[in-house]
Amino acid sequence: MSIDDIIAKGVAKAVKELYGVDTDPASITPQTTKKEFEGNLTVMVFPWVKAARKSPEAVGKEIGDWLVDNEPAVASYNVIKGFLNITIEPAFWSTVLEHIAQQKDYGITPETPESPLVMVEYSSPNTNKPLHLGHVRNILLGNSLCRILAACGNKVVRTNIVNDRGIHICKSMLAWKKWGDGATPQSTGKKGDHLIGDFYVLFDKHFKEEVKELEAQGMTKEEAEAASPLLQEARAMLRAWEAGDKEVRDLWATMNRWVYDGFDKTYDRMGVGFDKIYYESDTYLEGKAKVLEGLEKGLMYKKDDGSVWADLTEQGLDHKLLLRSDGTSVYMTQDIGTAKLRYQDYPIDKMIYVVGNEQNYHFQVLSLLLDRLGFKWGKDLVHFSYGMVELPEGKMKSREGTVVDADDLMDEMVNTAKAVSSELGKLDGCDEAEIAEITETVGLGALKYFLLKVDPRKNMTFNPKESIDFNGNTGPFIQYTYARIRSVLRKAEDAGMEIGGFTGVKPGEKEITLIQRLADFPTVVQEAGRTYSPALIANYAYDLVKEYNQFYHDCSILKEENEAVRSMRLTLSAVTADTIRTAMSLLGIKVPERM
RNA sequence: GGCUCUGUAGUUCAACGGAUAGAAUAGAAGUUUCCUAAACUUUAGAUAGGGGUUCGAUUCCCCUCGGAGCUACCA
Repeated sequence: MSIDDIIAKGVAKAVKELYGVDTDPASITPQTTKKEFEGNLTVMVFPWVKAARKSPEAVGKEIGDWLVDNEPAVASYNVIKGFLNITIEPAFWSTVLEHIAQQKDYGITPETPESPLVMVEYSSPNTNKPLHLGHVRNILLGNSLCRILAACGNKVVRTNIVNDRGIHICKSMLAWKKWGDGATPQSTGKKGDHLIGDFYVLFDKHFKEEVKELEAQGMTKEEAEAASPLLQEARAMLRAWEAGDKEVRDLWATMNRWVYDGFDKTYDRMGVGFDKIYYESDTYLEGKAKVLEGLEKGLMYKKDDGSVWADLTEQGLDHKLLLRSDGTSVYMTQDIGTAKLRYQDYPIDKMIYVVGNEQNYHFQVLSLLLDRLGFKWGKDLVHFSYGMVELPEGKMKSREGTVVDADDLMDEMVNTAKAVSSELGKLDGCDEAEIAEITETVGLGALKYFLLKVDPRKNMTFNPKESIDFNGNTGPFIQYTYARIRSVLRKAEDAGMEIGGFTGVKPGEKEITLIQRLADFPTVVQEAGRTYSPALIANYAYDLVKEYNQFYHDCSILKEENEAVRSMRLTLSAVTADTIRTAMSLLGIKVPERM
């Protein structure tokens, strides 16, 4: 039982005995006492002031007295306004620390057979261009979310829906056929996704030229775009694809394979993966079937032109198209189909979609439709909606070439990490392999932490040039602290110093603040799991590191002469290092043993 | 127009309705007697504006102003 629980229960009991009021201990959440005040934990007494018919100060005093008399962990207290500041018996904290040190996976709740199964969809790329900065935020959030949910005792299935069909793929295919000269990733040395992306750009370039020429012949822009032979050809290709034309399908399969190989490299480097990948080419027909089924049951309706719609006006929304008049499916239909397949494959209790906030409306509609179609998790599906990543110059626009490519970005981060590290002499004495490992860890750590520490819902600004900072609330700073602690522990081990076995030792003020912070960790993980917030973990890790740095600066660890005290400080260091590592792993960030 | 999100130091981010709104960074001034100075200490600076709800509001409600997104037989 945590110290928070002990105090909450104690206060609830005190209130019951003193004022006869029943209070749920869970509703009492003691907070860490602010630095300016004396004490470790603070409870607000305002809720009971009315029942007690006394001033907040008097109520605080009565509860405080009761705790000192009846709760052994409470040493003393003080009351300021309505705030009851409780000081815990110092020796109690060393017990807490030992308890933490003994736990193998501190803060992690293991899954049980009864754990709910949560499916998380993230990444969800198109196959016509490489991943960019926007995807990076999506992927990092999704990956971290999966790790946090798993740490909270859920069964997690990581999934990805690949948009592998449609006019955009045909554009790349057509460009490749016309101007590709049989280029392959092997022959060009390019990553497959970049190669295909280049052809997509090439198509657009020729298409624009064509439109310009037609405009010069007197057409309006709209007319020219519609009349463009290139676009006509691409559309014809899409029709051939839908008809199952072998040549088109083969080319499509080959080129998509290249793209997937490219994506896989990017995913690997980011340290993310999936348990199950769905492809829209497999799901869009399922969605159509499901919609027609709904039509039969009278859940949807058909217009005279043959298009199928859902009436959502009762839920305060609009009418939503589900099948076009030519019978083909739209985005929404495909998501319904994907949901159907997923439900067949897994006993899903909860579904989380990590998708940008521009699709808020889409998921509102999807939730209603899935519910109407009988998916038990449809109503409670979570759209984990995140804001856009903007550049200092403004929004990323693929047409204006201001898109930040994911692979380039990672390279740039790692290179910067290398430049800064070697300038500081951090890489002296390392061999090539060590340098590569450290700079990769630090560069990616900087990127990941930067994107994850921000509240996901908010739009954020990302400056690629200035984003690698090695000071302050950054990944490298946390990694550095971890590496330094490991270094201390290695020294201690070499000197044969004892870690653990200090029960009853009274920790000082700095130690207590740090222990208290560590004791918070499981609560923070649970909270992050409930609110789906990697940012919570990130900011916790930073606070912990800051706390440790202050502690570390104020005391001698290795030179401490009292063995029991030294042992406690070493244990504290070891536990802090472990907790940092766990927290960072929840964010999908590696920590280096030395840097 | 309608719907949704958002507005906090120069900048990037925090703050279950709680104490004097926290950090970081940029600025100013300092610290090498144990391990790595990528650290530590001190200092200055912000809730867009106006109402309301209450013991108490950055937080909840209303209005104004600013930013973003959605409002496709695109995905």
